[in-house]
Amino acid sequence: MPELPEVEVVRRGLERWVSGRIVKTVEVRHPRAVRRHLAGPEGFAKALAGQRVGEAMRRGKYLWLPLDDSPYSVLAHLGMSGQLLVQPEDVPDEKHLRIRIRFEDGQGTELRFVDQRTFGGLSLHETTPEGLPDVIAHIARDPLDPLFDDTAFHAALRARRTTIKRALLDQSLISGVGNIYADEALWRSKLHYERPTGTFTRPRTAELLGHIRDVMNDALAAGGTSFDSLYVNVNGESGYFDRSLDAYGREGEPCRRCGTLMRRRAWMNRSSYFCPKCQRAPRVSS
DNA sequence: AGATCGCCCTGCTTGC
DNA sequence: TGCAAGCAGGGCGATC
Repeated sequence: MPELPEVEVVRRGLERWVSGRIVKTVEVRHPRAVRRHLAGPEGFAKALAGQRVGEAMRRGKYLWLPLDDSPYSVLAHLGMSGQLLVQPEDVPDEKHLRIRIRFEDGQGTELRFVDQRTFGGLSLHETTPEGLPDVIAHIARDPLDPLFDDTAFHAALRARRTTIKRALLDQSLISGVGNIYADEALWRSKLHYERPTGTFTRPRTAELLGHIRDVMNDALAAGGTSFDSLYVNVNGESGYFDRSLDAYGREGEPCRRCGTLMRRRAWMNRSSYFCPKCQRAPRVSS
């Protein structure tokens, strides 16, 4: 599934290959792919036709394209399996092609939204004065955003009565951290996923944020640089899926730090992977 | 209002 | 061999 670094690569691809172009026609092949667009598939297609695409933006795992001379933006979320592809028009349709956007210029390429599991989608929303689609106004800045406020995050963490992994996945506190990178950052920080947020000191929060940024920047460095091809491809050539993980998916394998066998626990309809020695469970149960 | 949890979806893997 | 259950999980909305 695309994590924040992959989404950032997609943003760069959209910026390079889609921004500035004028939409000719939109073909919605699966209504669920535009389910967040209240006016429906036909309304989506009609509203987008003729519009010029502006600068590609991202917050967390959300992408959006403001439309020039329009109060609206195209919002995109890749969900679990979504891809945005810039394809030559004569390339055969992908099996899970959900939306096709053609352009008026003679570049010979079109934008395709392909999504096997249809957790993702596109939609049109009003752009707020802050410059983001209104429906994601509640999404916090992500840790790679220069305006992310570390001090405010620490204060918010302390104020919550919850545990750290829940907080990391709470998009109103910090965005763009998914299940995989949460486990990776917690492993690097030697923190158990159920540690209460109220126990976090300023240095501990700072160290955790540093590890989150390291995990993301490592992935960006591994896959973000090679991307300068025609294709805006989440699952393709970027090499992200070769990323080396220290915690996620490593149940029964030795901890890369101490050799203790890694464990997996069912957690919130998901899994948490951790080293039982490096990441001690909190002593006090609330 | 903060916290929790069920649900959406499909393809691959596992188990009987 | 075949079918069913399990699993993956971001984000939203209902509920307390």
